[in-house]
Formats: sequence, structure tokens, C-alpha cells
Amino acid sequence: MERYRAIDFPLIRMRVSQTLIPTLREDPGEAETVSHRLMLRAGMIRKVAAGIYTYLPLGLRVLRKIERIVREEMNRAGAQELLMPVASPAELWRETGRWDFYGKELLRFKDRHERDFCLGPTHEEVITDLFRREVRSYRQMPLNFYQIQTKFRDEIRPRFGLMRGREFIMKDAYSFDRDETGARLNYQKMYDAYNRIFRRCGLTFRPVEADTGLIGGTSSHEFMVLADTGEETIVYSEEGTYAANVERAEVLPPDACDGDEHRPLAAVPTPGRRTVEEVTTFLKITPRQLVKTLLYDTGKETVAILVRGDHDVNEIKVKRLLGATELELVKPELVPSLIGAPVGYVGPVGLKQIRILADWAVKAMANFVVGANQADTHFVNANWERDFRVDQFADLRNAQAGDPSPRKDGVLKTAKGIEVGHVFMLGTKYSQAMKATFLDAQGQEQLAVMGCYGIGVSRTAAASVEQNHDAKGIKWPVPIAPFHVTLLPLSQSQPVTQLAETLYGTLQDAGIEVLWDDRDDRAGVKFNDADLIGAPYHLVIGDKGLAQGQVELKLRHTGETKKVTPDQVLATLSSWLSTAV
RNA sequence: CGGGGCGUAGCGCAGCCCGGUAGCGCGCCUGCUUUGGGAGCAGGAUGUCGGAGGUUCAAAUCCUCUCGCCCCGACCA
Repeated sequence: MERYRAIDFPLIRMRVSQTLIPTLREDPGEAETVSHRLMLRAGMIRKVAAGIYTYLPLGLRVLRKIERIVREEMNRAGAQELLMPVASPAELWRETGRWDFYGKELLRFKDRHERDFCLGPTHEEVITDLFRREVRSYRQMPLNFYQIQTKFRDEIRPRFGLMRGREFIMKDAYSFDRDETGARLNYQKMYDAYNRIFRRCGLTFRPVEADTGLIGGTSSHEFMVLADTGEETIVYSEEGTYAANVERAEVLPPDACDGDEHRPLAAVPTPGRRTVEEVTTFLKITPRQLVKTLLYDTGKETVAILVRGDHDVNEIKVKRLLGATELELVKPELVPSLIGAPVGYVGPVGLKQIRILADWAVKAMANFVVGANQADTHFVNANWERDFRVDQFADLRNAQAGDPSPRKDGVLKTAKGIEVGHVFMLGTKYSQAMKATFLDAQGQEQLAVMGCYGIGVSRTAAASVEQNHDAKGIKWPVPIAPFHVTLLPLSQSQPVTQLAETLYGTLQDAGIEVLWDDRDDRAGVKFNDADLIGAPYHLVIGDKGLAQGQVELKLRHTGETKKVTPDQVLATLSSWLSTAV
């Protein structure tokens, strides 16, 4: 079977005149991002409420294409498809504690009997419940279930169209294994499947080490589509293999220390200079010679975090080190009551009650500048140990471009990415909370070792647009394009119309998906809509060309055109399509 | 939730400051002409000016409240 064959749902209307494809000539005011703008303009999606969209026929076809690839690869990897409900009862979520922990992102409601429900933002609880009810024996394992389904997360701020919706389509899979080894194997299978899926979708992407966030678990990778508009920052080694989300990327302690002799601590006036930039400019030093002191509240205690002036605190790392579930910067108005100086002048010297944690980079510094805990004053030539106590040194900052790779395989660079997939090793977090056990070969009760694996299907569509577009519109990769070919008869003349109809039939019979622009519109309108909608190939039939016995084929991606005779069209397109897939 | 902005025809916008009963472009409908990169002419339809209340002889315009949306931030897949 040829792989570009028409997708397996009924293709009844492929004529533009009979399909709702409300293209927009102008940019809609609500859209900022490329994918959002172009998908609205191409008539693929329409907004219903903030972060909630209707997929119009063209948009839906793209989703179906992606879903089809996902299904094929999930099935190939041995996962079985099922479908869980959108609504789930609070009891399941209370069992794992996530009813409280998940926060406002979980959209809750009551049924007519006043029972608590939520719209599923993910389905660990539901699937684990299924597992514990239905699976008894190790003989039934390993298992891997997946579904492609609508998820709802009540995002604080939905944005960018399909990139960050509240309602979105996700493929989620959950594996249950007898032991850690089996779980690792399933994890690897999913990791490999994800690589295949995104490659088949025609995306430029990179798997990176990631934080586990609200889902929890022991290790995870994110699949990032590389695009400047991405919301995530990744660091990677160009020379080596290391790649990670900045949230996650480890930073090695510097091996060289500033060996300068310790000079005497001195207070200097820094009137009105609060920010790193203001202070360093005023004192004519670089941010690398200054240490920032940030006060955080964990709900239980206040801690001071010290990082070098040009570094950013990584709150995830701080949380992990402290074992805290909450971590918030102390509100600026509360700072004076804690240390006697306003924000901008906080420093570690003389901090009594507050625990002081410092990033490794600080350990390597000498004679640096810190706030003096007194308004309009900083200390110069501060040195840790001599001038203040550090309770613990640790990796507490975000990795940056220029840092050495933690694998020692080169220097890190940064890039922006869109997270389209995420695989997690969950371990027994959920099976333990929900008592999902099975009997092993010795008749002993064991906890299932789980993994979970998500792909943002609708986000993948948007990510593809972010990566493949030009000023005219979208350039869909062949495997996920809503149609392979847009057929553009440029006039209503009898020979043109007749040839269009013939070729439309010929191509469809060969399994090539054709969108026939049969509207009685000007050539310019059709060309522009075709470019906007972005099918990879355009077939143009005009009176002039036809007089020479020729039609024109255009490649949307490169803009190249090729004149062929009508009877060469099928062979040409078939060969293009088979090499493109 | 904090900061900024916007809701006027299907879409993009003007009008609001300075109150006098709504306009432009595109699209849409009809007809004729046109037809290889968003046609021309002629005619036509379309608005509870986001909603509620108030001030006023009179409110799109001023005031109060409210709802929705967009952008930045905190948060997050």
C-alpha cells in the first residue's frame, strides 16, 4: 500500500465551493502568533471561547492525519487503544491527592446530585483504576494503553491559538509493568515511537531531558519542535548529545576558583541603585562580580538564595533541594520588615534567622558585591565564609549558553522549542496511591510500575505551522497536509473545466487527495488561497497553457513550477509524493 | 491574580477627547463586462455601537457597574 494514500474517512466533498473554508484576507486582530494567525486565515479553526476552538473541515483533516500517524506508531509499539471519559469523579482524584494538588487548572463541577466531578486534564487516575479492577496477574502484563481524546486544562492564560488552548486534543498512553526493567523497556519503546511519529510528521524536533512537573515520577523526556516562537527554552551541546529543558538542565560546579586575595569588606553608597544593571553600571563592575540575594517563602520558612549577577534562579531546583511543594518570592513590600532594607539592597551579610543557600558559582567567587541590608548601600569585597555563612552550596540556577555541558561533551547553546510530546517514568507513584497491584510468579502482591506518555495532537499541528510557513501562508509537510494537491482551474472555459474534472477523478482514484477549487473566481484569489491553505502541490490549469497542451505543477515549499502534459500529471505527482513521505 | 489595551456590519478599522441619532475598506447579494497572482462599472442588503444602570431635551460618545477578548507577568503540558 502506498503510504500517501487517502486517509481512511469518507472524502465526500473536496470541492472548495461545497466546503466551509472561510479564508480571511486580513489578519484577524485576535491572533499574534504565526500558527494562530495562519490557521484562522486559512479557515482551519475558529474560536468559541478563550482557548477553545472549533476545528473546521480543513483543520480537522490535519488533526486526523496526525492522529493516524500516532495510531500507527502506537500500535506498532504494542500499545492498545481505548477511550476514557472526559468527565471523572472526584473520588479518584482524591485518592492520589491531586484533587487538591492540581489547583485551579482542574475544571471542577457538580452533577445534579451535588457530586464532585472534573474534566480530565490527564488520565492517570482513571486508567490506574481500570488496571486495578481488571488486572490480577503478572501473566497479563506488561500492558500499555493509549487514547486520543480531548483534554481540558483551565489554563491561567490560554494563548497562541492551538499552541496553548484550554481544550486540546492529546494522545496519552499509560504503561503497566511487573518491574522497573520492564517499565524501562516500555519507556524506551515509547521514546522510539515518538521519534518516529514526529519524524513522520515532517517536523524538526529534539528530545530533551525534562522536569516531571505535576505528573510526577522519576525521569522524563520532552520532545521539542524547534521554533523561535517556542515557549520553552532548551539547552543542548552542539558537539555532543546532551539536550535538556533549562528547567531541568544540570549545571556543574565551576572547577576554577577566583584565587584573588580577600580584600577588606567595605560599605559603599549606591543611592537608588537596585537592579543588577543599575548597581554594576554605577560601581563600574560586571554582573559576574555581583551576587544577587533573593528571598523566597516556602510556606514554612524564608530562605535566601544566592546566585551570581548574570545568573537566574531555577525555582524547580530550589524546591527540590528544600523538599518544598511551594516556593514564592517574598513579596517586595514584606522585605523591609524581614531584613530592614528594601528590595535591591538585600544581602547575606548579617542575615541571622534566614537559611542561606548559594549556587555553586558563588563558591568560586571572591571580593564580590552584595546588598548591605541597608537602604542605598552595598558591600564591596564580600567573601563567603569570612563575611557570611552559607548553609549549603548547590546547583540552583538555570543553565545558560556558554556553560559546559553536564556530560562534558562540549559547550551548551540555547534554543526555543514547542513541547509536543512528553514521556515519563512514573514508577509506583500512582499504583501505590491507588493500590494497583498484581500477583507475581511467587504469588506475591506487587505494585505495577508505570509510565505515561503524552502527545499534544492539536499542538503538533500548530507547531508544524510555526516551523513551515512563509509570508503567503502555510506549507504543510506532505504527511499531515489537509490535501496533497490543490487543483486550480483558472477559468470556467469548457476545456479547462473538463480537464479539471478528469484529472480530479484520475488523481482521486490513485489515492491522491485533491482539493478542487471550482469557484468562479479570479486566478489571483485562487492562487492566494492555495498558498494560504498550503497543500504541498498545486495543479494549475489555464486556457493559455492548455492551448500548448500543458498544465502547471507547483511545489508549495520551494515555489518551483513544472509544466507537464495532462497525461504526465499523475505520474509526476505520484513520484513526488512517494519521495516526500 | 497584577499591569496594559480593546469590544462599533461577516473581517479589518474610523467616529468617542468636544453629546445632536453611525461611517470607511474588504467581504456579501443582483446585473453587465472581465478572467495566469486578491477585477471594473452600476445597483443593493447588513448594526439591540458587548451588556445593565445612571446623567441629559438628546448617549457609540460622559459616569458607575458588569461581561468578554487580546498582550505582558506570575503559573503550566
